[in-house]
Parts: sequence; structure tokens; C-alpha cells
Amino acid sequence: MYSRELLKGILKPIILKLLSENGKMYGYEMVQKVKELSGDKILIKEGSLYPALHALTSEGILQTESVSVGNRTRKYYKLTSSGNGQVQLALDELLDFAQTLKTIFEPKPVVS
Amino acid sequence: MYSRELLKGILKPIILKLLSENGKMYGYEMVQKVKELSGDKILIKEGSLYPALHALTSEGILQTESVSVGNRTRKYYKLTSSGNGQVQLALDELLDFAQTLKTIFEPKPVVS
DNA sequence: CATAATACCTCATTATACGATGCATCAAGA
DNA sequence: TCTTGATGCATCGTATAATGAGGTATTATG
Repeated sequence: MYSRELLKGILKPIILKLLSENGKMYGYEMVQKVKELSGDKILIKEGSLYPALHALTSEGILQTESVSVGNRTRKYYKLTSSGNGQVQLALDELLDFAQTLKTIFEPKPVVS
Repeated sequence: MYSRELLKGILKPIILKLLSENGKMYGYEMVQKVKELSGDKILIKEGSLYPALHALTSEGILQTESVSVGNRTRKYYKLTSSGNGQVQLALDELLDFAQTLKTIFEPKPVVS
């Protein structure tokens, strides 16, 4: 698990990335998926995820679809067409950011 | 420039990285160096930098040395011996984080 | 029968980067 | 000479987003 503040700013992009690749997912599923993708290093908390999903929905980027599974309700999220158009910019920024971090923190070889 | 929140959590590690490689630096110099290293993508603001430097100093990780340059005072920062021992963990975390981001956001090749 | 996993949710707290602001020196050009 | 931009330090209120703690309910497992 990374230090708390490092994760700021990456939650919404992660959601967008997941949905752009998988079409539709529900909250609990996203938590599991990110845990798996990150090798247990990023554990999204429900207290973070649900507010983020609601925000993206009210921004018109996501839309929901509720499905009953037995007696439980499962709420699927997917990108709106408007959301679809905005995803690539967010993902590009994150990739670029990751590359910049690598460049900065790459160990400088010791001259021997 | 990256979206504001993305930069949370990377400022102190950046400072540690700079000092571990350059021995001693002063604040203004760090701002320029990061700008250069990041290709103008990370512009550290003074309102962020100086409080961070002070915090690291009061945590015993950095120590200062004031030098007069003409009529101006320049405040150099360097790692304490205690700080030196803690640097590697922080830098490793950031490198690891950068790699995780890359893994997550790497474009998934479209199967054609 | 109890516990863990599934599945959703809200809200106060916390951490940190930023903008605005302030002060002062120095170099360069109009 | 005057003004602008760069150098160089600093403080402080604001904004933002992730978290922890709390809540409710269903389903599977031992």
C-alpha cells in the first residue's frame, strides 16, 4: 500500500480506464479489479469510490444501470457518449505523469 | 502542467531525490531543477516548497546552511545523516508507484 | 449459528499543494 | 533613471480528495 497522499488524483482516471476497457462494471467489482491489477498495492476504499462514482455520474461522464441479483441490487456504471470522448485525455495525462515520475526517480547510475 | 491533485505526495520525495544526488541545494534552485527535469511539466510553487522544506527540517531529515551571496542570503539544504538513511525507502516507493501507474494505464492493445 | 464476503451508502476528519501576498536584492534595457 | 523581470526567502487561508468510521442488508461458508 502506498502512502496515503500519493493516491490523490488517480481514482477517477482509474475508474475511467476500467470502464473504457470493460464496458460496464459495478463498484465492488472495481475494487477487486484494481487490487488485482496493482498487485495488492492499490486498495480502493469504499469511502472513496462511491463518492467518486456519484461525482462522475453527476458530471455526465457516467451513467448507471441497476440490476437485481437475487435480493441484492447491483449498480452498474458505464461511460456516457460524452464521457467516452473525454477519457483519452485523462488517460494520456496519467501515462505521461507516470513516465515523468520514472524519469525523475530513476536511480542515477553511480560512476565507478 | 499536471492536474493539481496528481502532485500530492510527490513533493517531499522529489526534494529528497534532488538532495541525495546533488548534496546541497537551495529552494529556488530546486524549483528550476524540477522544471528542467520534468520538461516544464512540474512547476513547484514556492507556497508549496518552503513549507515542505521547513517540515523536513523540523523532522530532522534536512539541515540548513545559510550563505551570503552579495547582499542576499541563500539557504542551502542537505540531508542529515538520519535523513540519509530514510531516503531510499521513499525513493523506492515512488519508483514502484510510477511502475504501477504505468501498468494500470498502459493502453491495452486492440485485438484486430 | 456466526463469520466473512458481497454490495451499497454518508460524513467528518485530515493532509497537502496552491494562490495571494509580502519583502528585498540585483541585472538589464528603455 | 526608472522600471521590469529574475532571484530568493517567507506566511497563511483555501480548496480538494482520500480515508476511517459508521450504517444497512443479503448471501455463502464452516
